[in-house]
Amino acid sequence: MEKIHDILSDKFINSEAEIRGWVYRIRSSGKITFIILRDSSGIIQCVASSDNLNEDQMRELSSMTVESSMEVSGTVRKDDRAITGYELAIKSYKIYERNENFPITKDLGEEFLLDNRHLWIRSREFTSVLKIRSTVFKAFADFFYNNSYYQVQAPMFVSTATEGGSTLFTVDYFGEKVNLTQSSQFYLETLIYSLEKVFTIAPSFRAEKSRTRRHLAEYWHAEGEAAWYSNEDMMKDEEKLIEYIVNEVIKNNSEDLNIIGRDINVLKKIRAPFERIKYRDLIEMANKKFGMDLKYGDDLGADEEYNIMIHFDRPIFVTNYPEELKTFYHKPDPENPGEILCHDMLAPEGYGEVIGGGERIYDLNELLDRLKKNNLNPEDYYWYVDLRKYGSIPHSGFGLGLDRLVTWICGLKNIRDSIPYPRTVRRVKP
RNA sequence: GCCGCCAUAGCUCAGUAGGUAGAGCACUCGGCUGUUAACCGAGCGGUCGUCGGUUCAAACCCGACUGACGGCGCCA
Repeated sequence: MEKIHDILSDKFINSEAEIRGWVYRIRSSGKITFIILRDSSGIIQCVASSDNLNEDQMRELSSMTVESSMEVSGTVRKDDRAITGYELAIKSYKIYERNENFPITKDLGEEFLLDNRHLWIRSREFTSVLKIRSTVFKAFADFFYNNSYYQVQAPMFVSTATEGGSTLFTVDYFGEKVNLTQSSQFYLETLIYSLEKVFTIAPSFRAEKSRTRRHLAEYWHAEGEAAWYSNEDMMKDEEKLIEYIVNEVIKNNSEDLNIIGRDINVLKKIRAPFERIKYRDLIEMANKKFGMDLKYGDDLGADEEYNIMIHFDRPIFVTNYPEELKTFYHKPDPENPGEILCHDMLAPEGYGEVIGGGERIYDLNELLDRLKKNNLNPEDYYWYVDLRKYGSIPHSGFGLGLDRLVTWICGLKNIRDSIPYPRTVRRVKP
């Protein structure tokens, strides 16, 4: 049994091959039938003609339907008329299941495709996105393993918020109300005291009723935390990480990039280091060079990020946000009062934020002070506060939206198309 | 939560100044030995999202609701 991709080669010409998969396209003109068969590796045209097959077999093959499953064996030959350059002359075959009719045809509506997601993921384009996604997840983990980080796992049921606000899903936990995690950061911070450098890949849940092309209610959150790291140290790892992931995709998925129409040359420009721009300098740049109208203290919304990042062809780091724009645990910058040691990584081509990170406060009183200012009860965060009492050290971390990263790398219009089963405000099926 | 847009055949969409609905694809049958989302002929296929209102008459006008998509805010 061969994989289709393997027999698309001059080495296989005139040799016998046996493949199995699903009918991708079928065309018949009576005495000759073309069945394009697909498996996970690719597609190939299979030809049924009366040279090799009897009348009954010809009739049976000509009435096959899209997505029916079958096994085919025959001789491989080169033919420019075949969609992938080679074809297989069918000598024998076995049908596993002949479909009545496959619901998805050439006309594709958004709602219909979302309702039939379980079938749509078979499409050639989606298959390629899923392969790229697989590379991204593997490359993320590999990069950190190669850089002395340990992989850890944090709980999904939690009792404290990380960010504050009403963005948490509440679930019944043996009669007690608890939340689904929106970030594993605090747990990662506890783990650096034994492992020093840790990372995790886990879902995060946000109950925000966001209706945009870059939000999911359940998304894959890749987070890292490193002892003794400054904000700058963290950015250095992150830019190398992104460069590594993009390189792995270029190396392993060039055919997939081609199938989804993503220009590989755009990705080849993604080389570390990435430019670091202080928030206040970015505001000035946006106003002077890009004709925008921003004030110091404005948060960068989706429009702003788009209008800025459309001018860049590689990611940038935005650092030194004003204190009031970010959450309580960020460490203030001693050299720039009112600003914090943090960074957002914005992806180019208008994609915007994919990473948020920075240095954490490690002084006990400073943390208690910031909790108070944000109207948070230190008792709820007792275990997080404890870290500042027992061998506290400088450290930094980050959170990366893997689905956003895949969306950008694949050049997709909507984050929904980066994940097999997107969970959004209005959709939990299929 | 706010704003916008949409809902007609299994799918994608037309549709008339308000007068009882149409195409392409899919499917079924027939034709064709090199097709490329094949082509040609025929057939099958609809309480025009739901409820209510205006009218002699509503898919079309009005209202509410439901569902879907997009944008903002929030964030990754």
